[in-house]
Formats: sequence, C-alpha cells, structure tokens
Amino acid sequence: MLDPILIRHELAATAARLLTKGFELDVVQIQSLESQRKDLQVETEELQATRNSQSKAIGQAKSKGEDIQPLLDAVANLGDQLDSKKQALEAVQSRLNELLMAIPNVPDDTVPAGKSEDDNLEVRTWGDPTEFTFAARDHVDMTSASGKMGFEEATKITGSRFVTLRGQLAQLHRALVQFMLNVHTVEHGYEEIYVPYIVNRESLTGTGQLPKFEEDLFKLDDERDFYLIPTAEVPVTNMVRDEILDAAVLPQKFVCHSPCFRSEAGSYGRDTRGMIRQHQFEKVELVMMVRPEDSWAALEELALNAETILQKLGLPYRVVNLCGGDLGFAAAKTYDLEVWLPGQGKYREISSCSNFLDFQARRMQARWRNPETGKPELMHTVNGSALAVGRTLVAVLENYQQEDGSVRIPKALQAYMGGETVISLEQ
RNA sequence: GGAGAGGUGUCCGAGUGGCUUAAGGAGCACGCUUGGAAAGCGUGUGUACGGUCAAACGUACCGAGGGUUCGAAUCCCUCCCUCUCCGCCA
Repeated sequence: MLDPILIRHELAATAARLLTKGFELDVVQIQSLESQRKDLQVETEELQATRNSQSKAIGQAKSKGEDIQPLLDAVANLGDQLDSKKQALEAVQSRLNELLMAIPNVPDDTVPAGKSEDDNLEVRTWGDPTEFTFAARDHVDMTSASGKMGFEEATKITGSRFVTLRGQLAQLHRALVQFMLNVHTVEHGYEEIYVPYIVNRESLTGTGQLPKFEEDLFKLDDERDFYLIPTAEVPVTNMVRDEILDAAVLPQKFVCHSPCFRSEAGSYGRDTRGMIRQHQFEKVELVMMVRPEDSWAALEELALNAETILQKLGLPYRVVNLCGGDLGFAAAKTYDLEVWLPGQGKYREISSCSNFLDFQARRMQARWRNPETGKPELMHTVNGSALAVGRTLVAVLENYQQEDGSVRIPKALQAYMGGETVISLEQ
C-alpha cells in the first residue's frame, strides 16, 4: 500500500510514476472520494463530540437528581443523524480503501522503462553458456528412458503440472535444498525458519497477493479463509505483521525452505513441457526486515547471496533489472537471476529479488521503534528466492549432462550425495 | 469431541452502565537529591485520523464484528484466539 499522503497531496506526480508500471490511476475518482471523506469525517466527528458532551450532561444531571427529560428530548434525533453520517462515511472509506489496496508500488528511479521482459536491462553476467561436443538434450529427454522424472505418473495421481522424482533424482533435489540452507545459514548469516504452508487472508493481503491476485492461488474448501502459500515470503514476512520491533533486532534475516503452490491460471500454453512451471515446487526463500535507510543495500546483498548459490554450483547466469512493465505489484525494484538452460538454449528465471520499501510493511503495520524519534515507524522488507529448487535441479541436469546420458555432480553437492560424482539417468 | 477459565496500554493488573479524561504497579525518559550510584521524591510516557505554521483542541481504539442505550471496557448476540482438565491422535 502506498502512503495515503502521496494520494492526498502528490496525486498527479504519483499517477505519472505509476504509468511507468503500466498502471493508470483514476485521479478524478480518487479526488472526489477524498473530498467526500474529509467532509463526512468532520461532520461525523462533530456529531460524536456533541453526543459525548450531551451524554455527560445527562449523567451529571441524573446524579444530582434533576429532571433529565428535557435533555433527553434534545438528543432525540442525534442518534439517527449520527448513524446515517457514519454509514455514508464508512461507504466512502471502504471504497477508497478498496482503490488504495489495488494500487501497485511506485517503481524506483533506477527501474528501466518498458512494457515486457524484452525491455529488462541486463546488469551483469557470470560464466559463459555451457558448450557441448554433442547435441545437448533437455531434462525431459534426459530422464524419459528411466522414468525417474514422472510427469505421466504425477498426472495420474493429481493432474497436469505435477511431477514425481525417483532415486538419485529425488536425492539430488533434496541435496540442493540442504546445500542452499547451509550456505545461507552458515556463510550469509540468515536464521533458518519453519512456517505454516497454509495462511489466512490477512497474511496474503499483507504481502500484496490479495485482493488483486486471488486467481493465482489455491484456496482451501473451508469456511475459514485459508490458502496454500504461493511462496514462503507470505508466512515469513507476516511474522512481523502488527509488531513493533526494537531497533536493536534489525536487520532480521530469515531463510526458509518451503513448498510453493501456484494455480498458474492464465499461463495455460506456457512451459507445458518439463518441470519449469509446476503447480507445486520447492523454494528456498530469503527475507529481510530492515531499517528504511538500509533496504537498497539489503537488496544488493540479498541478490549476491542468491548468486553465490549459482556460482558454487557452477551454473552460468545473468542478472536483469526488471523494467516497469515486468515489475510485480508490490515491488519498487526487482533483480531477476536467469540461469542458462542448454535444453532451451536460453536464460530462464531462477530467482527474483525485490525491494518493497514500506509497501508491504504499511499493509501489515510492521513497524520498528526509531530511537531517534522514539516513534514506531514502518520498516522496509526485501526478499528473494535463493533459489527455486525445481528449476535449479533442471539447470544442474542440463548443464552437467554427458554424452552417455549420465550427469556429473557439481563439487558443492557431492557431500550431500554420499560422495557420488556422477549419477546415471539411464536406468 | 466434552467440561471449565480467560483475552484491558510496552508489561503486570483493577475496573459489571455515567467525574474512566482506563485506577494502581512495573518498565522507560527527564529532573531533583548524591562525591558517584542505588533507594527516595517529582514530572512525563500509546496508536491512527482530523485540525493547525506549530500548538491547543476534536474523534476513534479495552481480541474481532454486530446489537441494546441519551451514554458501553462494563449488558446481549456471533465469531476468533489463549489456558486448564478429560477423550482421541502423527
């Protein structure tokens, strides 16, 4: 949520900045609702003040044994007047709030202009695209003979966009999780955390998935408003919802491994092959809660922490600065990490690292006590994947494939694979 | 699933219809006192919105949402959460 001050006093400038995200702000409607709100609020509060003082007078008169009937007559209509004003005020406020909750974050000045991913700005690359002396295959072809990656099997069990993994493939998947968690906790100073995979509506509203993106989520059939998490960002970030943290505990750095569930509505034709886009996948997520002045440095640090994983795995990648049109709803700036996939012959997103400034914090009322002012102030939140495990598995398989169909195990993972240096996918 | 007890400010805790403008205590901040500290004494101490150059001031907030009333922390209804005992259970 944007600072309402921006809407009240810098409406035109804010609307202009939102255009770079492709969002058209309804300036006229907001102005009209704002002036209605202001009038109604003043009138309502005046009526309340009258009621309060009159009621007090009645109480005093009664305790002195005076006749209170004239006083009661005087306030006879007050209740109805107040009710109707209150109702009008609430209607305007909820309409205004609805609009406000649907306004995306304002892009930072360093975000490139543009409409689609073609306009994203390459910031840096690491390594060169892997070259082979034979025709490189994709992970689907690599595993089809052995059936160790079971797309049809999972489709039988559940439906499309699910997968089963077997044997050393399942082990490699688990090894990646353990490896990532260990690097972030031991080398990067994150605290490992375990969270619920089912969250309520308030949590999803806090991080910005709701109310606008309900169709991307799996909702439970339950009278409680329960949803499967689309990312660990939701439960982890919401740990600080409605909290006022002591300055001394900032920054907070959390790493969390969790499954992620996404309905992928609206992406029916895309990435139907392989395990690039699944309804269920594992992810290791990094989340930071920081003082406002530290969030930009935190974003750089967090992105580097994610890159470290790719580097240790020896996977070629590039970093792109997302353009305005490609930026997510809550983000002020996002770096995507894109790993080289030989099977597709291109870079594919494997991590997304964003600074949300106080956008999520305002929705969550997540604050810290600033020692300089003594007041509770909104904190900043930063997060990113490090990394998406399923896509990392694909990247390892495709980049480390050998002509005989086997896959070399990157050095960093060997300890997690019982010392194995090569696994076979043929049988 | 059954029975019971609760939810009040940063924390503890009083408050069962009207000087509650939420008592009292702790903590915290500042001041006095002191050689210095502790103790003691005094003063202050929430959030949001409106208002204002700034203030004064006004409004709302006692788990959430409704209701009764001139007036609700207090009475009524619904829901959520916590704790204790019993049952069941990975």
